[in-house]
Amino acid sequence: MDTNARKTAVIFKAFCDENRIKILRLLKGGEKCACMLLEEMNITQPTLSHHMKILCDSGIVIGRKEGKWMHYSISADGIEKAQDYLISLKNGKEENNNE
Amino acid sequence: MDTNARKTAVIFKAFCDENRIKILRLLKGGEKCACMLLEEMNITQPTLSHHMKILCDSGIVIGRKEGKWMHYSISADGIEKAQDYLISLKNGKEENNNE
DNA sequence: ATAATATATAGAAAGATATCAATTTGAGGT
DNA sequence: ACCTCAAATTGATATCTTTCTATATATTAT
Repeated sequence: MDTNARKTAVIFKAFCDENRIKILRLLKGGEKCACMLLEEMNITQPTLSHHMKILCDSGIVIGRKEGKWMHYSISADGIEKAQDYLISLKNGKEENNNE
Repeated sequence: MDTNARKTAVIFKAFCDENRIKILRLLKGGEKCACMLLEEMNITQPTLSHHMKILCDSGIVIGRKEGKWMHYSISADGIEKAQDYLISLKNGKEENNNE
C-alpha cells in the first residue's frame, strides 16, 4: 500500500483531464467565481462542481466561499508541490521508498 | 476542439496513476530494462507494457530497444515541458486561448 | 416564513482505463 | 528452420471517471 505514490497521483489528477486544463487556463487570469467558469465552459453546473472538487482535492486550486458564491483560484503552494515532484524526478537521487 | 488542452492532459497522464508513479520512482535511479521493472512491480507483463506506452506517449519516458530488450529512462526534455506548463500557471499571464 | 439564486450531492448511464490470460511478434541462439 | 525468451497486442472483464437530470442545501432578499 503505497500511500505516497497515491498522494502524488491525486495531485496530478488536476492536469490529466482536458476540461480541467481549460478551467486552470481560465483561473490563470486570477480568482474567478464558479458562475463565471460555468459561463465559459461548455458543461453543466454539477459537472463543473465535480471538476472543482478534484482540483481542490489535488491542492492545485483553492476555493473561497463568499455568501452564496464560490471563488476559485490557483494555489501557488499547490503548484510548487507539483514542481518539487518533477524536480525530484530530474535529480535522479535513487528511489526514495518513503512509506 | 481544444487540441492544446488535450495535449497537456496527455503529458500529465504520466503522473495520475499510482503504478506509473512507482515506475517513475524506479526509473529515477537511471535507465532500466522492462524485465527489471516487471520484477519490482506487482503487475503482469501486459499491464506493464500498457503503462510504458502511456508513459512514452506522454513524453516523460523514453524507450530504447536493444536486441530483444526494451530499456526505459526518464526524459529530461519531457519533464521540462511539464515544468514549463506549471510555470505558465504561476505566471498568470491571462488566458492564452491558443487554438 | 417564503422565494430566489448559487452550489453541492445523489443516482444513473456512457465512456474510458486498468488489469489479466492468451496469443502474436520480433530478435537471437542452436 | 526451429526454439527460446522479451515485449507487444488482442480480447474480456472489472473498476473508475465523466457526464447528465433531479434533488438537496445554503444564503440572501422580500
